[in-house]
Amino acid sequence: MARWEPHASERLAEAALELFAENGYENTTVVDIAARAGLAKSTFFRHFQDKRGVLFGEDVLTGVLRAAIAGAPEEAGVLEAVACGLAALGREVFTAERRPFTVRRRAVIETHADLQEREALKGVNLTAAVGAALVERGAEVMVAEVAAELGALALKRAYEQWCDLANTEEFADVARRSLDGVKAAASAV
Amino acid sequence: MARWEPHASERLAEAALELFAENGYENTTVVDIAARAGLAKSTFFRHFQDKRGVLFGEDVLTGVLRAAIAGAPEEAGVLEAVACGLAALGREVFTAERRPFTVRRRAVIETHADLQEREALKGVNLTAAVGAALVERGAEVMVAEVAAELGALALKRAYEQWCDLANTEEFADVARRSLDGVKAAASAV
DNA sequence: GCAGTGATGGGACTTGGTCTCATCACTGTA
DNA sequence: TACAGTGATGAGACCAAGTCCCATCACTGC
Repeated sequence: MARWEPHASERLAEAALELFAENGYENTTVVDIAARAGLAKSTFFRHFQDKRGVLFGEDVLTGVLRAAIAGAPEEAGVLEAVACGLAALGREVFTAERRPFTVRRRAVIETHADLQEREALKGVNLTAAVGAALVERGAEVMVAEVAAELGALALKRAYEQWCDLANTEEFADVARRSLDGVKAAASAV
Repeated sequence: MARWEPHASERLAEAALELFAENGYENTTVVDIAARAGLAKSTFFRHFQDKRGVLFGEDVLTGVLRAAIAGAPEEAGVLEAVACGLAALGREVFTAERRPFTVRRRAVIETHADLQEREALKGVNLTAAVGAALVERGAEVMVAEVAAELGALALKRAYEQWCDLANTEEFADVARRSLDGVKAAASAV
């Protein structure tokens, strides 16, 4: 095996994504993944916490959202601050370059409950972080939590649309439209 | 071992809850749980899908919520229908009788990410079911999803308050107040 | 040329989870 | 009373996930 080739984590993630798509998540062992990446099982667990972790690398979403919300104009309301966060995600995470990877990753996650569980917890934690960031901007706790929840819904819908095969729009545009829709629905409730 | 004693599932769940509280989730093996319940490992997995499943028996929440929302008065708005659902939970699930068990269960879940993941996915699915139930009542999809999200937030907060040691109120009252608070915050967003 | 550093390989080990087969208690029937 | 059928259980083999330890390798600086 070729030791010391760089980007072990990326190779493992790519191998995992391929094998999950080819044979399914359940029928793919960690040894399989490591082998395709030219590495050993023990090395896999040095790079990722567990088998699922290979699809959930560093949590970059939270940091981007927190920073963008903290940096939103002072006069912006809570939902406007959330909109800044979503726009930042479009610039730094959900870029056209990363779209193919994101689409493949999402397709795999939809095939297995274990992966959906982790995704769900990530979503819950992300929403909590957004709420906390809004509170730090001076919003009332309850208002912040509601805004965070509405933002999470908008993000979820935007993410799904953006991953849709037919989609050609940039994430920021999809997200802006999604958030406006959620806002309108919220005032109709 | 005493075979054929009844209520195997309940005995396993009780044993698990005790052991998780005594030694922690990680330090408790399925064999330990089965042994305390006077059963074998293979029997454990006949009653529960996996180790985590012992804390997440039958999903009764979804059914109760769906039924209550479907049975809400026709003239009730979406949030009022959600309120009917929360009240039903107070009557059929979060009863005074079950409170001790629920409190202990919640305390254990908070100690381990694996359990939180499952809880998070259950929450996501529950929210989706509420949204679908509201759509079936005739609500617009977007409005239904927003109402479901707000209801989920209210439920989460009510659940936490109700589980609080100092609490003596009935769940329905806590939930009603929680939902009103969420509603007020939503109109302030 | 040599020691230090850090990533890797390899294998032993525990536990979660699946599967199969034998065993036991209870039931209905003759 | 005897006996076959049914369903839950016990026991154990087996595989994969995940942990741990130690030897090994490539690279760096001296």
